[in-house]
Amino acid sequence: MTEQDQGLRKFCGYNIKRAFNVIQADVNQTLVRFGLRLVTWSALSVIKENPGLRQSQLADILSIERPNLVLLLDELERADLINRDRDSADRRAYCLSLTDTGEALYAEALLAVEAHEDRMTEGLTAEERVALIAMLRRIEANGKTGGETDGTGSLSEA
Amino acid sequence: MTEQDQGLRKFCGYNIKRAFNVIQADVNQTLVRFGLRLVTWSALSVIKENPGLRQSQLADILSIERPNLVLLLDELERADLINRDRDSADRRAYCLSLTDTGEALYAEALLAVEAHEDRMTEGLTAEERVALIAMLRRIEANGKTGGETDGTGSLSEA
DNA sequence: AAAAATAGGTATTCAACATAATCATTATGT
DNA sequence: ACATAATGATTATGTTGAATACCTATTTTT
Repeated sequence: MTEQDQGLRKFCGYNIKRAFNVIQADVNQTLVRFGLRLVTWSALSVIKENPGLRQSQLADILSIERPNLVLLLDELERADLINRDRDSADRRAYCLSLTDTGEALYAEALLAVEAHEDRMTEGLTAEERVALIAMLRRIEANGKTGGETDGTGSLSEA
Repeated sequence: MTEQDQGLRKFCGYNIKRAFNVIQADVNQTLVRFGLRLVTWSALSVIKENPGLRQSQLADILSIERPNLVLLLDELERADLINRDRDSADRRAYCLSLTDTGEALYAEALLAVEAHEDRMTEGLTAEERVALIAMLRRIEANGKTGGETDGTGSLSEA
């Protein structure tokens, strides 16, 4: 059976899109039993690593618009996974942190996500995974800089 | 400046998502002057390579739901880029093909997309790009098979 | 104190995507 | 041949994610 999308398969973008669709479906299915989605789980991860974080900072890190983040945090707060504590120094701002429940759920979900990751990257060596991530980050950086070269050259020299 | 999403950066899924966001923004900006989007351009590519294709087949190839494809093709037909010819053997079905205008626009857009691809993969060698695509396809396949092993092992042995 | 900037939130819009039901045509079974 | 099922395309409808504009409270600047 000859491939019917040969012309598209040469492009990284097309393959990235398709791989992402598959990963997103799998990770969301993995997380549904924790009441989480990819984006809410990502938020928990960043909050865990940066206790005291503000909402606008979290939005920047995750590349989410602030208004959309509000609803997402409402959801996490309702589930008693995060605290929104007023910053005593700046009473406009909230300091985000995980509740004990949030810590516990995150730890559990992390195991499930790691299993998901192993499933998705089955057949790749550890070195290949590292190389894959490095290349993806390079692409991300290329997009953000508008494409000008930074002179660092190929990733393969690492 | 220490990274604030370290815990997520280990995961292919997170990096793929971010790389894809950047690529999609860039490719759509590339295509807007042709009146195309990533998905409409993909459709043109597949139709070009498979003249006479049916709508349901195109939907399967691109993993688009049939009803959504209808509107997409309406758009391409209105722009006089594709033909929907009734199949003489099965009068329920349409045979899709590019018009001359469609061929010409596709050829032009292809150059722009190739330039986009070069921009996004700047800093990667040709070998790295091949390896990247192979790994992405492996991930896609892992997702679709539900994760069972096929025994082909690492891609690096190629 | 007045003006500008910032943190968070509300309301609304828009587009992408999926589901269910419909119509015409073709295939199948008796 | 005729009733039934299946298929290709379509319509109508609903759900969701993400973007925009706007608002309030607080802080900063002057």
